[in-house]
Amino acid sequence: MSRNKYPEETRQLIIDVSTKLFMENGYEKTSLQDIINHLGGLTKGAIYHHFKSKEEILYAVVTHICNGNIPIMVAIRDDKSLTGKERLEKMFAVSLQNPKQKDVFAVTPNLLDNPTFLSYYIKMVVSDTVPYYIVPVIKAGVADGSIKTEYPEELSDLIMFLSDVWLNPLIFQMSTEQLVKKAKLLNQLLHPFGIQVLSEDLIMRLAQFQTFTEIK
Amino acid sequence: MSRNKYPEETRQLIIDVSTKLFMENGYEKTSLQDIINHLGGLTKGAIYHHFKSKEEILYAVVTHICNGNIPIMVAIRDDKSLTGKERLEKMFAVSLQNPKQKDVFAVTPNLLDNPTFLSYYIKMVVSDTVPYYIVPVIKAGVADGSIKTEYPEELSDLIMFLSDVWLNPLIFQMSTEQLVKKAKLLNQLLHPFGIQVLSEDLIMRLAQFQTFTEIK
DNA sequence: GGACATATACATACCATTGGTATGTATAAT
DNA sequence: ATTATACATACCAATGGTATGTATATGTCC
Repeated sequence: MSRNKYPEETRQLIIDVSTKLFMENGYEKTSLQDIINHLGGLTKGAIYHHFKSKEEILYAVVTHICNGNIPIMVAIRDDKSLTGKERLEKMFAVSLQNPKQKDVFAVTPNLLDNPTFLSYYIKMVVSDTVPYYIVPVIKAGVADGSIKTEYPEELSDLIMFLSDVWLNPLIFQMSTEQLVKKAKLLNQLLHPFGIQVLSEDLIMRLAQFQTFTEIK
Repeated sequence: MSRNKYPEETRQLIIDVSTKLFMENGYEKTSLQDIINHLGGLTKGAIYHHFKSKEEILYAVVTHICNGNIPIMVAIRDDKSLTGKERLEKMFAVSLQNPKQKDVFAVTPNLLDNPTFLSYYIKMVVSDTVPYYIVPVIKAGVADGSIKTEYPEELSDLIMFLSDVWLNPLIFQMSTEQLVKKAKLLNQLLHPFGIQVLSEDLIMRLAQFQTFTEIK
């Protein structure tokens, strides 16, 4: 293959192929050769032209995944017509409505068996999602009285961590009933702060996704 | 080196050396050669006689770490003179009093940069610590009325996860004040269930450990 | 707009290191 | 004396990474 007029396409191809392989087979168990084999003629030279290491590919992959929802999240975050509490709840509703989620759930094995990927994901959530999307909304909620806490930053951290990690069937496999129990417990926990991130409806939706991952 | 009369010593040496290297430099960044170099004359043959893979060494390492507290934990778990709530709180107190902790804190960098190690650790906590130590105590607490919840298993999971992962300065670096805030928030969260795993005293102690890890 | 120079987008060839294995050997146990 | 164990030694393919080569796109000057 000779050089591409639009190198961004090549870069994106590498990211897409790597995303699939990293998610399905794990980061460690995916070799550069595996990636090359799915690149349709491109070679290692192409990869190392666009990325300086295998880890940098992973960084790009996780970034790409997390950036998918950004425009919507920004819109919700800055929607002054809603209270902080309402914005937070809408964020959770939207991220669970994302139709792509379904495919992801179907092919991804336990992320605890994909530790490097999981670590990068958690780092991204902690350093990006929490400060840029959750904290502002929680603080808005505190200001408008819809959320009650003395520790808005820490509460943001906690909510994101519980919902995105602890309650994540991709990380901890569990039966549907266990997932529902966890979700209800989470609701109980957050009730004193005025927050209910997971409505009955959302719990049902989550349970549906989860069915793909369930161990029978 | 010729064969050892007490092969268990050799096995333990490999575990000890690997523990140090895995914790200080990370699992991925520690090569078998690194381990061999610290074995004082033993070679790869010794390693592969006692362990069938590098990952099995990690498994042994994490198991060894987690098994350190077992006798005490069993004693607390089965101490009928205490309520469930009291037993749970004592477990946390004891595990934070463990003097070894201090050394660990001093040399271990962020565990999120040691993802395979962290994953094994979390798996061990979820599959061992929670069902064998936390769940029985929480259930005892529900039975004796000292703890109130409809979801004892899920609450056990949650408590262990929050205190051992979310609040762990080895996993998430944070300032001392942030750690204190997180701990107080955790107390607020668990208050409706009748639980206070971290007393003011314990928070102070935790903060002390944390000083070693703190980013200045 | 055509010619030339440069920068870019790859391909190719090569490398040390890695985790792992097959086999050999000396010593402890029986 | 025989066997089983606890190692040592020698070897392997595959891995992530690099150095270098080459063709094409792009910018520039006239």
